[in-house]
Amino acid sequence: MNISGPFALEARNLGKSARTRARLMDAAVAVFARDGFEAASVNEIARLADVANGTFYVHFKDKDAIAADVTFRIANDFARQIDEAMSQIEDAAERFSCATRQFMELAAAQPRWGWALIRSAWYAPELHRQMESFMRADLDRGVSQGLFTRTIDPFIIDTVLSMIFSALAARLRGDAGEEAASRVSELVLCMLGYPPAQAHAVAWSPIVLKGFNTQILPRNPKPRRAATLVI
Amino acid sequence: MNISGPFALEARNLGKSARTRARLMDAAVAVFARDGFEAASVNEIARLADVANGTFYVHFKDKDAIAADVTFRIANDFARQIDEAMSQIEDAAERFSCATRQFMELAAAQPRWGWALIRSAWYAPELHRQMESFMRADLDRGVSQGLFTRTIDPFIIDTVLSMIFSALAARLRGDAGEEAASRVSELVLCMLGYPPAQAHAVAWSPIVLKGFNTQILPRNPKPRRAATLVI
DNA sequence: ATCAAATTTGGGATGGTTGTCAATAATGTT
DNA sequence: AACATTATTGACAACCATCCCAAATTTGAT
Repeated sequence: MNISGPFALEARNLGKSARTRARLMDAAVAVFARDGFEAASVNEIARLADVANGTFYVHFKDKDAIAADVTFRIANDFARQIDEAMSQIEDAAERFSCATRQFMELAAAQPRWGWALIRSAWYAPELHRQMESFMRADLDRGVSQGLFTRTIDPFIIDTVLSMIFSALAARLRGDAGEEAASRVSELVLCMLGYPPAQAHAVAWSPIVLKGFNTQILPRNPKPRRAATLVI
Repeated sequence: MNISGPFALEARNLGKSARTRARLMDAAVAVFARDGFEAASVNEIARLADVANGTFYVHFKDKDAIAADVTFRIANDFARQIDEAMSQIEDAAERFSCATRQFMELAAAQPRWGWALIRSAWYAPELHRQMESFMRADLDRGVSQGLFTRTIDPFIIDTVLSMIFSALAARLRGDAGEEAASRVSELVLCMLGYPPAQAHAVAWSPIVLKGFNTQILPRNPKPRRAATLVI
């Protein structure tokens, strides 16, 4: 087996260790996405990454460690790209709709990452909280802008998140197409007390969705060796 | 260990085999709810049921078989009790709200069953479809009664289901109290285009919630043996 | 009480998983 | 080319799950 994905791509100019680590992370994403977190096995991850099982333990303490690393980086990466796409938008309803649509576009472009997020959102409360606080900003803004009549609290945020994940799953399964993101945006906006006609307009207005971008982090031009200490 | 739950109660007058089977099913519910379906082990189920591990395989082919049996019976049982509680209600919005609230009440009374449903809804598409068709009836009725302006399709139904499950999970985790059911009902009704003021009224109107009832199926008065064929 | 059928038992073969470690290979420096 | 450092390997121990089956036990009819 031989899997290579965004992490490997991003690490292709780094040292051998970093490349192997990246291959393991791509493989982990694939396995989590395919089998779910609980059923995933370290052996299978190593097999997909084309390394001996012992190599896994050189790079990660155990399955939890690689899962934490992987989901943290995926979530951060998505958040960064979404923020970027929304930087000019002031209106909270537009921001929400844009974020949702951009999120689903990214996940659809990298279905494995999408599935991994969905599957691990259940087991990683941290990840859940991270996404909640990300969304909360725009929802609160909508209330202070007088757009949403409904009070925002953890229950609502949880509900909205579950709707978005459900739509994402439908999209990734192939049960829904590109329109899924607009549909769920519209539904959420209505639910929050935004006027239905405007909700429709905002959720379906054409926006520029940026495709998936793996050239993320500033790359070190040279692989690092252990520092040579000069006295 | 020694677990006994609704299945055992229901089977207490049946033959030994049926009682053992019922104990295994109660134990399976407990283990699925606690560890999740994937992580659950047959050994653990047998241990909780106080039977030797071999006994498990006398009653069920494997883990999937007991899971299918258990979730099917839970879902059926819930559906039956919900239908019963709603038999007099005509208004679709009220029916929906009542069903949702009754569902969550049942699950809250038997958290293990609730968790088992939540966990297996992910892995058992059959169960998912069963619940979808159950809900679809009232949603469609709402459209023909002119109460909901939004067209009902699989995407909407999926979304509504995910909202209900999310609220149920919050309730079972303890993050939300009894109000969770009314809140999610109200949100869904708004989302479907039901007027917000009425949605609030319907979702929060006091209704009679029936508690959990284990006296479900007509019980055979006597344990059955192999039929004695009289000619 | 006796017997045959039904039921349960628990040991064990098989296979898969985790995590470790000494040996081996690859890599960059001098 | 020789060397020190870094990275990878793969066999292995310890464990646990699944599933089978021959033996033991329980059950209800007679």
